[in-house]
Amino acid sequence: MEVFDNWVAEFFIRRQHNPRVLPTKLISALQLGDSSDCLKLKISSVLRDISNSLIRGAIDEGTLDLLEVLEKLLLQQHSLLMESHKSAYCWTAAECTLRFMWPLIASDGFFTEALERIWTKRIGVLKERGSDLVSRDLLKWETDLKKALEDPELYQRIRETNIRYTAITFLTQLLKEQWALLGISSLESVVQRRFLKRKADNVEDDIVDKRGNTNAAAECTRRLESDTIDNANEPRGESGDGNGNNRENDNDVEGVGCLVNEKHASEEEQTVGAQEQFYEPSLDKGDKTVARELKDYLLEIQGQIDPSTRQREEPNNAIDHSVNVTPPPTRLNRTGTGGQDHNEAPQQDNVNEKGSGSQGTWSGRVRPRLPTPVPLNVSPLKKGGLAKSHVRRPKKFWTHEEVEALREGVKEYGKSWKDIKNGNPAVFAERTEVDLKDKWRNLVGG
DNA sequence: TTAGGGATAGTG
DNA sequence: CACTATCCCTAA
Repeated sequence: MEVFDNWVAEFFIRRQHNPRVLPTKLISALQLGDSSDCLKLKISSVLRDISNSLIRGAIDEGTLDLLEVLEKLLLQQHSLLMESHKSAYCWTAAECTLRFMWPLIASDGFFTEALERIWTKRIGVLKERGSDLVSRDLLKWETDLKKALEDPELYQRIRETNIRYTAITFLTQLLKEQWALLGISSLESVVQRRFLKRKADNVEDDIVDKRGNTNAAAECTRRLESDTIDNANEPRGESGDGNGNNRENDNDVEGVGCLVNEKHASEEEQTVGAQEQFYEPSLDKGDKTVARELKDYLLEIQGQIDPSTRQREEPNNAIDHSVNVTPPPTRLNRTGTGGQDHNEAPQQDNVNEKGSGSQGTWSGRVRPRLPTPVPLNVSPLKKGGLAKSHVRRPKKFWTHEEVEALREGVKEYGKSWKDIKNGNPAVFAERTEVDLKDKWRNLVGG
C-alpha cells in the first residue's frame, strides 16, 4: 500500500472525517499488511470504532470484540496491556451481562444465556490463550455473577448498580490513553512542517493560488506526496507530544497537537456568527492555519476519491468539525434549496438524527457549517471537562452492605480507597474512592 | 491518590 | 442556627 494512501486513511480515521465509512471496514478494504505502520492504522481504526460506539451509546458485545481485537493488535506491537484496557473490558463485560438482568429474578433464561455466552465461552477463550484481559476484577465479577444466579439478594444488588457508567469511564480513559500513545498522525506532522516552512518563507500566496483551482486535488496530492516522501520513514511522535484525542486537558497543546483535539478546535471555528463565548483561548493562530489548510487539502482529496460523499446529506454531530472555515467569498449554497440531492444512498449507518437542520449540500470545497457536537456525556459522576458540571450527583445514602464492605475493606487494605473499591467493584460500583474516604471519615467521627 | 476543607441539602 | 450525611474541589 502506498505510503500516501496509508497516511490519508490514517488521517481520516483519526479525524473521523467520514463517519459513514466504518473504520474497520475501510481498513479491511485497504488490505493492509503487517508492517508497523499498518498496525498503527489498524489500532486507530479499532479505537475509532470504539469511540463511535461510545458516541452512539452502544456498549455491547461488539465493544468486547473490539477490545479483544485491540488487545491482539497491541500484542503484535509488543505493547503492554494498560490497566484501563483491562478495566474497560471487565466492566463492559459486566455491563453486557447486566442488561439481561432486567427480570426481577434470575430464573429467566436470558441471564443464564448471557453468563454462558459471555463469561463461560468468550472469557473462557481468553483464559485459554492466557490473555492479560483476564484481570482480577474480571474474575471477581465472574464469581459474583455466577453466584448471583443462586443468590437472589446478590442478583438484586448487582442488578441495581450503575455499571454502565463505570464501563463508559474506563472506555473513555482507554481511548484517551491509546490516542495519546499513537501521537500525532503522519499527515498532520507533514502539514505542520509544510506550514512552518512556508511561514518561514513568507509565501502566503500559495494558499490563495489553490482556491478555485479545479484540479486542486490532484495538485495537492502531488504536492503532499512530493513533500512527504522524504519523511516517509520518520517515526510518528510516539508519545512525544501525546495530545491524542485528549478531550479535556490540552491547554498546553503545542504544534499541531491541537489538530488532534476535536472539541476545542471545533468550538473555535464553530462559533462563527453564533455565540462566541466558548472558550479555548490557547489555540494559536498558526495552528489554526495549519489545521485549516490540512482540512482543505483533505476535503478536496476526498472529493476526488469519493465523489458520492460530496453530495450526500451532511451527517450530524458524529462528525468532527475541528476546523470549520468561515464561508469564503464564493457562494455557499446552504440556502434551503439544496440543489443536488440525488443519489440519496440509504446508508444512514447509525448516526443519530437530531441534526436535521444541518444539511446543506456542498460542492467543491465549500463546506456547510455543522452543528456543534454533543460532548460525550459521561454522567455527572465525572467532572465534566466541558460543560462545567455544576450538577451534583444525587445524594445517595450508604446501604448497610456498603458500610460493611467498607469496614471489611479497611481491615484488609487499610486506607487504600482505590484498592478497597477494586476489591469489591460490585458493591462500590456507584461510589468513588473519595466517597469511600468521606464515608470512612464520618464513620470514625473525624 | 489521598487528605482535608468546604459546599449543599435535610432535619430539628 | 447547629448538626449530619454526602458530594465536590484541590493541594501535595
